[in-house]
Amino acid sequence: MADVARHVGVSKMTVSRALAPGAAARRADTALRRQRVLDACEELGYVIDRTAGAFGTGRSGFIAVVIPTLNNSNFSETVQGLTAATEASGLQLLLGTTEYRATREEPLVRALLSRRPEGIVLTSGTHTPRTRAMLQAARIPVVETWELPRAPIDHVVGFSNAAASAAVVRHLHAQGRRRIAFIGGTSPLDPRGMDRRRGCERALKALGLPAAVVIDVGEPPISMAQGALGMAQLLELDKDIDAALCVSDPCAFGALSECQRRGIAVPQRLAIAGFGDFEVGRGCVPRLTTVAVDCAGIGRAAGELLLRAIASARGGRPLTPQKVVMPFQLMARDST
Amino acid sequence: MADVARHVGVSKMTVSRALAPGAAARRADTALRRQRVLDACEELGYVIDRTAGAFGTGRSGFIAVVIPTLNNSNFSETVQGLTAATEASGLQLLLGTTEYRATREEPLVRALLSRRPEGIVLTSGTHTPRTRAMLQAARIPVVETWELPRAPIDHVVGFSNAAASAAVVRHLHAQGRRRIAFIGGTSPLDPRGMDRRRGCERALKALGLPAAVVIDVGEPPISMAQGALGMAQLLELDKDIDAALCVSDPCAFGALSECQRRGIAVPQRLAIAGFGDFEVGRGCVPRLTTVAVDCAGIGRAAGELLLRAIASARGGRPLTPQKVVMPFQLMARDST
DNA sequence: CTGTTAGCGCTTTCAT
DNA sequence: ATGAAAGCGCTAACAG
Repeated sequence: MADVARHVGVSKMTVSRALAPGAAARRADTALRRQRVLDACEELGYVIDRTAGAFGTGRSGFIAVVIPTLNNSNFSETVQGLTAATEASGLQLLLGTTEYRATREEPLVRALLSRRPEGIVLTSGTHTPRTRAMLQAARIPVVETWELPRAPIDHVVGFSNAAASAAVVRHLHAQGRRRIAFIGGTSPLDPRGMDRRRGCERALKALGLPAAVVIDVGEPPISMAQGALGMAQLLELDKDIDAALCVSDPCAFGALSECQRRGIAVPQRLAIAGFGDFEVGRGCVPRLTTVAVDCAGIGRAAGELLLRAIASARGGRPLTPQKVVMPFQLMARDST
Repeated sequence: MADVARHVGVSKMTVSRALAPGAAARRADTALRRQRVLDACEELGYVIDRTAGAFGTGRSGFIAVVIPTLNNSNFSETVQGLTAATEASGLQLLLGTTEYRATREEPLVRALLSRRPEGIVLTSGTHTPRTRAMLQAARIPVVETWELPRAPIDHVVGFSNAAASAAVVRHLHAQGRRRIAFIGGTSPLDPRGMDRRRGCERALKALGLPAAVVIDVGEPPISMAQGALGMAQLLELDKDIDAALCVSDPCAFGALSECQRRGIAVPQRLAIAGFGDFEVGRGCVPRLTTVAVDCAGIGRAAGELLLRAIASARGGRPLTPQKVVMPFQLMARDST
């Protein structure tokens, strides 16, 4: 920066100000000088060092984000929504994935916090006590998403996975289905999947239907192949099953494909429903009944909330914990 | 850190050393003291501030990564491979997406470089002159991936998209197909897609087949819906078409589904091939012929190469530019 | 509007 | 093995 300043014939501070966000729209001569500074930066190949700026001001300009995996369009869309909501603010996302392993969250959160993010977004409402303690000690706004935790750490932007899958069960019931199975994981590593299963079981009970056959296809992430295997198991186990609710659309698509390979008519003989409104479920034949979650909307809402919370925190008084309940929508389509 | 030091009764330096990576395996009394430091950190809720450490040492501990979009499992797997290769080193990924917009690359690279990453991975070999200049001025190792650029900036880990799609065309020819179409984007925003189309066209010419009907379905990212539309257009345009090569598996899956909706038998009447070996192509019925790219392997190779290059750069003499050509594999399956 | 000064919290270096 | 001191490059605060 000193080099650039010398090159233009001004002080470092003038360069710093010219490069600061919102440095446009000044008096004409100042604007001209600013352009000279920018030109000099380009000529000298100088890019401002935010590493130093962040350290000096105590404001890192980072928002930390924890998601289970990148390889799931529900979560990547949430990240896209977060990016969209925050990019104008100059804050950058610092992304980390747990790959659905509970033991990874704590070191990941520690690694993220070591970069002194100004806020953090979690895709979960389930954490170890140490993780909670770390997050609380960090004294930054926290947003938990994709669930509605009973005891939120701070803010929440989520929905009830159980209520959503219950809605699917009621839809299946309304379509005349009576023997309804659940295919998915039953692992605490995926609390959202667990919630969906519980919602299914409760709804069946409430409707006076027999308890679901639950097919546990293993650990998350649940693949299409696991969905196919799950369907194969289900057909062994119960010949009279007439509907299967799957933990996610990829799982449901795998199950559907297995039916196609076996010549089982969907939805005539067997109805299949998924969860999450993934692209594959909109494109396949028959199209999958599912629950549409506004993934990008969760990201945007979390981002906007976090920006407000960060601004409040900078102003000295933290934003009182907010709880944003996002809508979900049953998408009744051809597979049921 | 001073608080922790006081709490344990040692100096800041002792705390710093206890918290440094590779601080394990010391003499017993030291190890004990180290444990006391760690306990104090937990008790006080202290997490080390890498913001200051990075600034002080001039080593940010970041690797910057630029990908077109998160919402594509090919790229997210590459990121997973990168993570796997680099996580033991203590370097963290700083991820940015261009969303396939050429104008976004330059500000994104600038934003990433402002965090002083120690290396950068790009998912592209096509850049504006200013972007190239910035990258060169940053004097850090650069790895371009997913292509084989003619004039690499530094290192390359990629493969020939054209050669890969040519292999698919030869496969279709060997299966007796003669009128072969290409469905995909023809936008410079997706140089890999363009390369695939060119490879297809050249292979047809080399085989003495008629030029491909090229269906341009618009800007990337190419969705399943666009693939379906593309197939609809293709069937309007040329009733005698007997094969369609799609720019990616999602596009091919959309095309396949459109055929299913129209009662067009795949592969009997029309063969369909995709690209990228996405999960959907392995799971659908019929399974899609495609080109398997080792996405995670590209990420791992890029990560390992970058670690070597960073180590060399720290040692003072940069690693001479490497070019790693990754294999691809034709996966002949049911759709052809 | 521009310039000067001080200081952010670590780690490197050097001394003990 | 531990401690003391210096310094990384920027920006907040204040002065001109």
